[in-house]
Amino acid sequence: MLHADLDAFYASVEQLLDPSLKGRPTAVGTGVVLAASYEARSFGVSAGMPAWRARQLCGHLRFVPGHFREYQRLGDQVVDLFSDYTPLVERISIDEAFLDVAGAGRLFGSPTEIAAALRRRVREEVGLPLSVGVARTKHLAKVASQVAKPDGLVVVAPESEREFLHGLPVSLVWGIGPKSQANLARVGIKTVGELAEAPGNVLERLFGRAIGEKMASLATNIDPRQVGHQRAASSIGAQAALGRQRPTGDLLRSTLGYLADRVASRLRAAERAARTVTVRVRFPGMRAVTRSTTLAVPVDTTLTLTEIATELACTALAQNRSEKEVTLLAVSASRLVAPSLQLALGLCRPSAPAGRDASAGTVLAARWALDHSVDAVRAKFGRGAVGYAAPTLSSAARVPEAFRELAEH
DNA sequence: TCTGGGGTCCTAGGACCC
DNA sequence: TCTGGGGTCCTAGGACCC
Repeated sequence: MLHADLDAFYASVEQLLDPSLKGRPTAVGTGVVLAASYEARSFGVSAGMPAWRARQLCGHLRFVPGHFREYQRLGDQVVDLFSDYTPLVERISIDEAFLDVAGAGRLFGSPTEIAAALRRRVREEVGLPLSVGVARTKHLAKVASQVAKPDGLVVVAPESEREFLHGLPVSLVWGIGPKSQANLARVGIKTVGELAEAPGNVLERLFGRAIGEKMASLATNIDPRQVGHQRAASSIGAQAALGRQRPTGDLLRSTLGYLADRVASRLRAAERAARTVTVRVRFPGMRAVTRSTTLAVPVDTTLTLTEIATELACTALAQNRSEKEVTLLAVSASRLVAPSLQLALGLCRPSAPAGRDASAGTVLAARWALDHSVDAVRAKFGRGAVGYAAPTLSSAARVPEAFRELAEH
């Protein structure tokens, strides 16, 4: 099993596109660091950091806004190259993938030889540094590639798995983030070896049953996962950071309209409709609340989704009146099912011949027709041709569309 | 002067049903 | 009148990943 991971991907691409950045501390992003080159990391700059903080740490940091379409193109090019060696490629994100090369030995050599070939070809043909981990299982291969970074190759032989894992920090285990790391440190567990020796009931008490069991199995290296293919998404969402703003009617209308439009058009493109709609509102200080509702009639219509999202947001705000400003709004659609206009119309008019329900059905049919016209125009002339044009939204559109599209898996 | 955008999975508690 | 156990669905929150 191989895990291949492009190093500091966005930043490496920028250094490739603009050679004057090569060897220099480089960060991609505008208000926040989306990716930092290894030169920048040596100053303590890391992804997720506010830009002002990054500049504080590294005065001569070069900040670039990002070439998001190039990331997609080059990421695809690299993954295409992987499939020269095996059809069993599981892409996890734009810049990393698992490769099952168990059956490729006859043609291309041992896993270690294939890993070396991948690194050489990605460097020569694409121009990017690639780290690769080689091991018996997915989890171990992933840990190995993290250890290999930057621009390295780490092979874990089956007989030295325990030894390899033993001294590593628990944060390298997949699923152990900052909070879990802190919780484990509190009971004296810092390394994977210590985690493996911890009694099951301790982990269960700290993290609950499922996660406790998973941690134990990863630490003791029982990892049955195979390389699979992509599953269909189980939710579709969109969010917009707003800085600090008072939640006026105008702000809610424009932002939720824009977000609902993004979500609903993606639902329609995927031929899905959502039974559950969730809205998230974040306040200064990062505290966030969510409100959700599950519908009898699945929704994929922009205006209907906008109305539902607005109601949910108003509920959340009404229940948090002490908060005077919001910093983020998000709309998410889940419990996805096949869309059915017939079902929707049928449920809208059970028996009433001329009452409210019948007119609700008419409204729905009109909205359905409107959405499909909008989708058709956009398919022909592009997203900005009609509808909620991002540029008219001062706050929601601070992020380029291309970045949003890149983040959609 | 408190950090982007897009996701997954887990847990707890309540409602409801048998 | 109060009691038991189990299952499903839903809401809200949180941790984590790229």
